[in-house]
Amino acid sequence: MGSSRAERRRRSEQRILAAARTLFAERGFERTTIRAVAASAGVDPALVMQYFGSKQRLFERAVRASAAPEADQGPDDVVENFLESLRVKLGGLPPVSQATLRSMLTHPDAAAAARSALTDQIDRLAAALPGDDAALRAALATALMLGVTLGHQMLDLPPLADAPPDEIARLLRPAVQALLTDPPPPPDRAPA
Amino acid sequence: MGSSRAERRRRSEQRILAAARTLFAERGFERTTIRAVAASAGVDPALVMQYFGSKQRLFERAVRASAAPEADQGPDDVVENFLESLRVKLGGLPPVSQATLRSMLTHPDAAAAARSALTDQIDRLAAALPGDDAALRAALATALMLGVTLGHQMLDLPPLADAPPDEIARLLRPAVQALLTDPPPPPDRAPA
DNA sequence: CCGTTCACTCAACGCTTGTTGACTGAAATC
DNA sequence: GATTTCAGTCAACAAGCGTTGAGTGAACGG
Repeated sequence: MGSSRAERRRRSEQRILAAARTLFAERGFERTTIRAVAASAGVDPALVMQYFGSKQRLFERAVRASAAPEADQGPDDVVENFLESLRVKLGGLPPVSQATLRSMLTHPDAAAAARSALTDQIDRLAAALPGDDAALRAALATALMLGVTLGHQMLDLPPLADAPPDEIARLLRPAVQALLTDPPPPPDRAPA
Repeated sequence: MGSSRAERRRRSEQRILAAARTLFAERGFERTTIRAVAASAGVDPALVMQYFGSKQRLFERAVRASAAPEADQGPDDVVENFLESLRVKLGGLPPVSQATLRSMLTHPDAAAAARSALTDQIDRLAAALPGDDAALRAALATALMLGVTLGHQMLDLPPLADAPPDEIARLLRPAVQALLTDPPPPPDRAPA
């Protein structure tokens, strides 16, 4: 077993990051203490500071995406890609994503991270859509995905929390289809 | 001007509650301090404690809905009611709702309050829907509403934040229609 | 084998927080 | 008008937090 100085260091750093991700995902930024992270990683709180500088920077590192921007190119059309992506998320989010979602409403950095991730998905989606309001439609679809994921994974909304991902995707398919690929709806009924 | 003891007390309590709602809505539970609430209400921190007992109970009181369960009965059908309700929310949420949403992912009580409010809406919606999976469809529509509201009001998702509520409702109509009132979609394509 | 480096710990700091008890002065009661 | 009541303040406490600097011992390089 390698116990060189460099390896020990790398392993400790990794254990701290894993512990931080788990705790940030479960409790959010504010309720997670450096002391708790250190305890969960089996090290001294001071070591966390020495490695990451501050709680802030620990969070940034813990939340930094693993740079695997989910290769979404399937042979299927946009709708099926979208539904598949949703199914995956409903199957279980990685701690990194959970941590971002958990704190996005109360911590500025998490909000920025969430905004960036969601904007990325909106842009990717919009690129595959026709029409002038492609961007807005993509944003709405992404918001739908966000709401369903939150209701299913973090809020445990009764009928949603227990529903199997496949059934959710099935019920959602016509709506997603209508939102993404159907011809633009007529303007609002509000004659001047 | 009435300055009886009872009236002064009532007014102070109300000022504290209003300040608390605003701050809870802006910063969430953890980042809001009793001291900040007191300062914003122009009173001593100790008074807040004397009136509400604890930060916890202040939050519960501040978040307690005003018991106006939004009379949703219009002459229109379910879809238009839903879209109208969404439009209203996009026009601006009351501080009480904002405070609940803001902390629902990081504070257990806020999570419970949000779950309760969302479940209420799901039930009301499901009651107006036909079919076996009415509850699940209602939950999905509510999740959609939640996601769009969050993206629009709290996360400022670029294309969504600036879009007028009417246009959002317009683009969403076909999708909502498909989700709520169209015949049930066929089972997933996954032939054994 | 000796000196340096560095992962890691220990004990403490300064600060903010929620919370409390003693106090003050004006309104209420008689 | 004396006494009680109560809205509101003041000063302080205990606890927990992020953070720091000095110290220790084993791995490293010569």
